[in-house]
Amino acid sequence: MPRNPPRQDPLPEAVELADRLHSAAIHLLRRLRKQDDRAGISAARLSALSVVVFAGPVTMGQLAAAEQVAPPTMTRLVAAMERDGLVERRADADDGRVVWIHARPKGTRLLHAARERRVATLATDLAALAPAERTLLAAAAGFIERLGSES
Amino acid sequence: MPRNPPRQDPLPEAVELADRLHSAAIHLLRRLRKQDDRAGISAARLSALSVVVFAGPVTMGQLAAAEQVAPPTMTRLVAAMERDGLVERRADADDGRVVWIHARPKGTRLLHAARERRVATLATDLAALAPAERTLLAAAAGFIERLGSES
DNA sequence: CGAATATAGTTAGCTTAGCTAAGGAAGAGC
DNA sequence: GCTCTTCCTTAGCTAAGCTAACTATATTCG
Repeated sequence: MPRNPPRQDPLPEAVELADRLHSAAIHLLRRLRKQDDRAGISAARLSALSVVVFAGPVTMGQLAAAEQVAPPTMTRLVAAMERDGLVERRADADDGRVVWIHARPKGTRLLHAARERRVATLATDLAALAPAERTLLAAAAGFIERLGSES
Repeated sequence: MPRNPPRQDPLPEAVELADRLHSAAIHLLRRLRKQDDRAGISAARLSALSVVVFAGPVTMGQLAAAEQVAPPTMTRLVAAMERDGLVERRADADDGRVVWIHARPKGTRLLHAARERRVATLATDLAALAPAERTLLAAAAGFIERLGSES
């Protein structure tokens, strides 16, 4: 069995933490997906849509980078959202290669509706936690996001 | 920030927290998936495998429930793991309908190897955090898991 | 006992998300 | 102008998730 990894021997505590975060993320997402499905949009699309809505018009490349996804994946996500009337594609005036993605009113509306719906279930659970625990979770989310953006 | 949570009218703060957890979970998983792919196993399989390894032999139904997944999904995950020699299916002696899933040595080995690999990347990032912050993340993982198991 | 029902898993068929490889089309450099 | 790069799309694959429908075994009950 693996005893001492030659490297800097990553704290056993970090191994367990990685496992728990992994498991927690999987289970949280499976749970949220069910709610988002009922809202009529998938988790991946909702995540991309929120970037479009909140970060204003963005190019396909920026959006793929923001979502840490390969370009073809974003092409498909945007195609689906466009078909559903949630976003709009516009050509760039100067550079014929780039495509700008704008949120349409329906997309903005749906994003907010989905937020409401997610919170309807999550908030009940979150309300069971002490305020300090919610604060803790918010901080944790921040750390996790920062981890993801490092690499 | 948090005043008195009156149940109804879900605190705007809870809405934002739900969003951030959602986004953080998506991005963390996308990140971890890449590492797990290199280890030769997907996130979903790894999660199921860890149940089999740590919670001893389990039936298909127990496994699907533990992973909060529909039975056919687990059938497919187990089929893949069996094909890869990670787990073994055994008939129940008394009840001809149930199937027990046992971990095979290769599966146990692979699980631990994947843990090592995940931590190799995550631990570097986690090491950049203060010990208190790691403690915070561990607590957060606990809360998130508890949320997931409530419904 | 035997028929009806309930339970455990599987098969079939669909949607979605992710990837790589390859290509088109527009810009940039020499 | 020709090459090279950049931005995005198309094509084609794997995998995870679902529901509906099926098989096979247990169980219940008339």
